Amino acid sequence: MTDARWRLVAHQAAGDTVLVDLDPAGAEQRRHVVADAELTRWVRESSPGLRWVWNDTAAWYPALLADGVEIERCHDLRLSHAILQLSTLVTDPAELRAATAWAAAAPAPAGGDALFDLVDDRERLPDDIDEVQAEFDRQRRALESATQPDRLRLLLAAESAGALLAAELHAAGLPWHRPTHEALLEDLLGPRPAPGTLPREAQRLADEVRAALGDPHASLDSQPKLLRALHRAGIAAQTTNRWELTQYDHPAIPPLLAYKKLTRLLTANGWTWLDEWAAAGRFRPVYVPGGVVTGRWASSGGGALQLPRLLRPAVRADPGWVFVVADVAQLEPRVLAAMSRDTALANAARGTDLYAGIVAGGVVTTRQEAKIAVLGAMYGATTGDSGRLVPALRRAYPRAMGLVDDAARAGERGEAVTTWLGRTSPGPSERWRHLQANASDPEAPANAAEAARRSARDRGRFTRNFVVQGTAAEWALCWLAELRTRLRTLPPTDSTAAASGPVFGRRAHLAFFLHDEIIVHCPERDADAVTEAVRDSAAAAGELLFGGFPIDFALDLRISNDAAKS
DNA sequence: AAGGGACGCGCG
DNA sequence: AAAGCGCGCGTCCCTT
Repeated sequence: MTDARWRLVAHQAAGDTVLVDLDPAGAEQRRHVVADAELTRWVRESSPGLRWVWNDTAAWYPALLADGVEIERCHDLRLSHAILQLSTLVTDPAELRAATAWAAAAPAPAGGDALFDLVDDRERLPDDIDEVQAEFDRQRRALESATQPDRLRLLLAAESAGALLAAELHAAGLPWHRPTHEALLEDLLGPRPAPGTLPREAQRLADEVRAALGDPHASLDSQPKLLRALHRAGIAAQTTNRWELTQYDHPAIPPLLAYKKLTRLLTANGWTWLDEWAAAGRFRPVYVPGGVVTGRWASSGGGALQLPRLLRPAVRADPGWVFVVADVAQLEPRVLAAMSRDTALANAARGTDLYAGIVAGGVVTTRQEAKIAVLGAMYGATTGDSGRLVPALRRAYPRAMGLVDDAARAGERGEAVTTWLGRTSPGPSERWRHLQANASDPEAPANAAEAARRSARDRGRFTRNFVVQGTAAEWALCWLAELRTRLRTLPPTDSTAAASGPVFGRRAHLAFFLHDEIIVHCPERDADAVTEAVRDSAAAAGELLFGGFPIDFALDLRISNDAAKS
């Protein structure tokens, strides 16, 4: 064993892996060259607290999980590079920005069996020990000179923990009850149709629409053709979106809306999806940590971020296991209250319903108004009900509103904005700068000034939302990282969830994450301990980010055999 | 034939 | 029941 703080790991030619141990001061202690196949044993035998440093978690970790070992902590150089080279908290980012090999776009995440097919296709990050060590040194120097090093260190640790968790979520999967999903499809659509044909109920509705339009050949699936068919029937719609169609009183409209709903279910989450994504009793979406500019996770394949509420009943715990399902009520306005130190908004957020708190403060009269106003404030609404209500919020919560208004103005000027922990927005595009420059050019066309103003306002709404959405994502990452650590302390059980694999089949594990919601799959006997861990982790995340500032992060928590929403 | 853009709709 | 952020995906349609 060793007292190393960090262990850098990289590939070397001829099937060997190089490990370099660094002491807490960053000095090299020792170096090992081991066969690739031996890495699992080195992971298993490493001391607690060691932080593994590698180029890309998505490239290393799935194979280790498949081998039955977990990593406790890591430092993901790719994700950290992306944060540091943009962050306004880094005083001198020049050498990081010059290391362009580390600026590779997010690789296609490798999931289990697809790992080896994908590796060849990906843009390869440096994976040579000297390059890995050089980049780690650059990142350490950037942190040491940063204006808020503690915040950035927390962000990088949370981002890296998220990268571990993303691989673990894929490996564990979300328990999926195929019979429930199939029964739901058959209820709504009829029996699974032969390939190339519509399910019974979709066909019935299509016939009904065509009869009502008096147009036996009307196309319902092509937007331009459908629009023309509607016009021929005297329906003067400009688009075919759901909201606009409901405005028209015509017998073709109700069956058309029902048809659209059913074909959506069929194409997005029908039998084909079930075969492809939830075949073996688990839904295994591919999570992409840091995939959204704000720091939210993205997903690739399976539509992880779009799991329709309708299908929630198919999320079913294994026998002897249950779910602990938790989501944060109004995460973004709570985060805004804390980062702006707005005690009035924090008071409204005390307890479980921030919107009720705003009503109780006499700012608006109904909960619905409060919700519309808050969303409008964070998204930059200027018209409609939402736009009308925002000024009341501006009077009641000047600090919170001042923060988002400042962010919007900075964005309109083309400046960058930064989240609480130091993630900075990307700069404006070349096209955007060109539009702004054009506006003051006397030779420019007459509409140039208007185009420039519009794009400036568009960017202002982006930066306004960036600081809030991005800081909320940071809170969520800290919540996840804290919870992941706590769950690891629960002892294994005899009750197995075999489809969750060698690592997670015998222990409580995270099974799903979506921005502000988590699902933990755990043995029944652990449900109370997990619930407590979820609560404690949320409190810890609030403390980590906002110290002593009095802000509640209210959780909606339930223990259930399925994940249906109330 | 492949690929990009627009649209619509699911999620937060 | 809306117009305002961030996504992914399936379909259609047009370009290369």
